[in-house]
Amino acid sequence: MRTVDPAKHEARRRQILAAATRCFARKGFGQTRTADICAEAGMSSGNLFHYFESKHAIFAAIVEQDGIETDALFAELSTMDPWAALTAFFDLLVDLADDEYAKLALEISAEANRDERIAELVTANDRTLRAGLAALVERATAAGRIEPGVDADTAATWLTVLVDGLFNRVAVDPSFAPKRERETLRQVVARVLQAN
Amino acid sequence: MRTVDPAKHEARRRQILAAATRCFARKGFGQTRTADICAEAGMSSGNLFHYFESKHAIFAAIVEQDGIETDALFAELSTMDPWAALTAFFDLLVDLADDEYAKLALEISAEANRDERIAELVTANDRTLRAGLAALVERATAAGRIEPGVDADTAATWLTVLVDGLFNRVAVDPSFAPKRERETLRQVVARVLQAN
Amino acid sequence: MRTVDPAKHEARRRQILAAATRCFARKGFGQTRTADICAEAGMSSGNLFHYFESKHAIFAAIVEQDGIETDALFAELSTMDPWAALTAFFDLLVDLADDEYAKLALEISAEANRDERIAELVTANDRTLRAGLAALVERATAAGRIEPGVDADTAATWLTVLVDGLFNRVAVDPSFAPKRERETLRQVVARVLQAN
Amino acid sequence: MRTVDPAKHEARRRQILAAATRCFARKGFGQTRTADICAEAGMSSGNLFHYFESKHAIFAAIVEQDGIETDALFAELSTMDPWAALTAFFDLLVDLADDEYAKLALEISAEANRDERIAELVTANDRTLRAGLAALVERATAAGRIEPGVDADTAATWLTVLVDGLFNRVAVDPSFAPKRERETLRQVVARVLQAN
DNA sequence: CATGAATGAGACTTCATTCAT
DNA sequence: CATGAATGAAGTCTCATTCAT
Repeated sequence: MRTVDPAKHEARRRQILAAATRCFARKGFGQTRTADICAEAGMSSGNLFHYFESKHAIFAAIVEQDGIETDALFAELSTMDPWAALTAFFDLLVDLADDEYAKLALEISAEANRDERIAELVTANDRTLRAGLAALVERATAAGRIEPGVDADTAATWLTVLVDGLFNRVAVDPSFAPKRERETLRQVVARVLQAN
Repeated sequence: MRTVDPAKHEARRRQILAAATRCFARKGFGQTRTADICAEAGMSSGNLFHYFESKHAIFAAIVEQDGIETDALFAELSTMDPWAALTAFFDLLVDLADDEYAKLALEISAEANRDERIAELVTANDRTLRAGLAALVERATAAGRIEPGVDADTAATWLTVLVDGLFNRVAVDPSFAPKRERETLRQVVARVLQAN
Repeated sequence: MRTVDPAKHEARRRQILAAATRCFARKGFGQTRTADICAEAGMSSGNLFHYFESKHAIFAAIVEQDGIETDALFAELSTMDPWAALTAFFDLLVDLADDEYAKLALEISAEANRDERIAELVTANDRTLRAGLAALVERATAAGRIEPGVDADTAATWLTVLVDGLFNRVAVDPSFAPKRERETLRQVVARVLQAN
Repeated sequence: MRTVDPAKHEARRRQILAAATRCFARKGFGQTRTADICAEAGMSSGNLFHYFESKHAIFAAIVEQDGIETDALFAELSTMDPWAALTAFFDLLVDLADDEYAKLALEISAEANRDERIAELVTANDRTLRAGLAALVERATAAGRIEPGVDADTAATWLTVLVDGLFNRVAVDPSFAPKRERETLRQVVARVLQAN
């Protein structure tokens, strides 16, 4: 009576998404062929299109997944002390900012230029991120831990400039090792927000 | 006779480069068709390839040109008071950071992932930029205008994080108006470098 | 499940090769469009390149096939009486030397001038042919059926001059009917080898 | 009053023809670009088309020139003792049969397959050659020097098989050195014609 | 005469997607 | 579900030829 299929189906989708993520990070959206994804996922092309209706849909699903994870992250951070949460956020960033993730982030930004649907998802993700950061900034300001000197939204925006810039740097400059820069990043954030 | 006229030849190349820059900024490298560039430059495809041997070569020439302009900029800035130069640099950035330039910058970073030759040019440009900023930071520190608290190279690297992040923001977030943020950026830079 | 069917794959390749052979014989390598081959094979261009990676590869496969057939032929001839085998060889040549085959042979020789890979295959085929003929000449000499007066390799080489020349004649001179010349060819061969 | 132009014009044409001959021999008709011929002739493309109306016309002129030289050769040979003339003819062949000439001959034959105008010229040249050889064979037979055993036209045809085959061999087999084979060729001819 | 910029048709090949098995 | 053969539109680039200077 119970069909096991839905679970298997979902597993297959995740498998494809994981494979595609690696491919897109390595070669970008345009340069990745569906055949590459098939090979990476160990699957025929006919089967791939059984699970996703197009290459764009795969990319969109990855961006969507990214948004879901951002949501989850801020749900968690919102329960913490605001300054500790901000520190934890940038710490996590350093941990995430390996070559693959950074290059993928770059690809996502670039692809948003060309594909309206991707642009919408990216904008939504971006709003989530800024809203989450703004909330933390507001609470930290109220708690007297920081004195950004500008409204919370503006401060959050400038924090995202650091986020974007960090990923860009990792993607572009192979000599830049984010983990070695962890302390400096903390200091930069502290200075920008005038933390006490 | 001797009707070669290298000036005309150079003018044509610049015309193509300008047209291609617009196209690449609008649609990215991969989505830009050589036919698009031809149309934008008002030129047949055969003639386009008379001046550049491939689409990649056109893109590479644009990146190269960008490096040349960066060189020229820092040559000029190096004659100025270091703090004034830093302020002028970020001011110029704000002026440059329109949609087209920002999107092109994104495309260049993304393309560097896929094309070794582009990656080399981008790395070279990046080195120029960081070296230029490091020199300014060093002189400003010596003059007592700033107290970065880290060595000049590290400080310069974090300034490039701001640069990259700024362009990314412009490209990704249509509600972000760099000219309105000019003052905030000055403040962020001042804080990061602990300017007096 | 396991629906791969290598036999069908091989059949398709042969179908393409047969179609391409007709095209190349008719118009030469350079003048044959891949679209011509597709049309002749009743197949889309996309599918054609599913079986061969380039037009050159198709041509190379034809030349390779020719070598395999030469091998098989001499494997058979080597079991026969040497003089009977030589006679049979030139008889077979006359049967093969129709317009299509002769023109294809010409195209293959010409293409070997331009494509290193083709040149290697042609050289290999040529060596097979000369070695096969030399073996027959040697055995026929030992059996006292012929007195070439030169060593077997030289004699074999001059027999290939006749082979090449015959094909060339068919290709170039529409009034030359090889089947009508069968007897003369036998006589020429007999005289060149001084058959008893 | 006297215009020097016609001579100069003719010299230019010869210069182009010589350059084109080298190019066609090296790369074949299809693979030779007009730009190659221009470079080899030290001339702009505009100028090239001032002297020949098309690439085909250049090739045709080369083939035509070949025919003129064949005519001249047989005009000379016809004044000699017929057997001496036949010997001289094949001797000359050996001298001519270097790589360039042989490959060009191959290209001419191949191109005749595709271009009706070339085919006509080749056929005409071929007729000249066979007629010239047939006349020599006839005279040599009448003089009792040879006993071909077939009519003069047939004998001439088989001599052209040797001619074509020889060129083919030179073009295809780099180890075949025609000058080393001079004596063997004489013997082959003598045997085919049953010379006394 | 000479130059080389300009044209544009068309070639080969790629690749996302569909479909028969 | 799974396979991989099949499709065909579209892209980059080539090259013989023309033309303005």
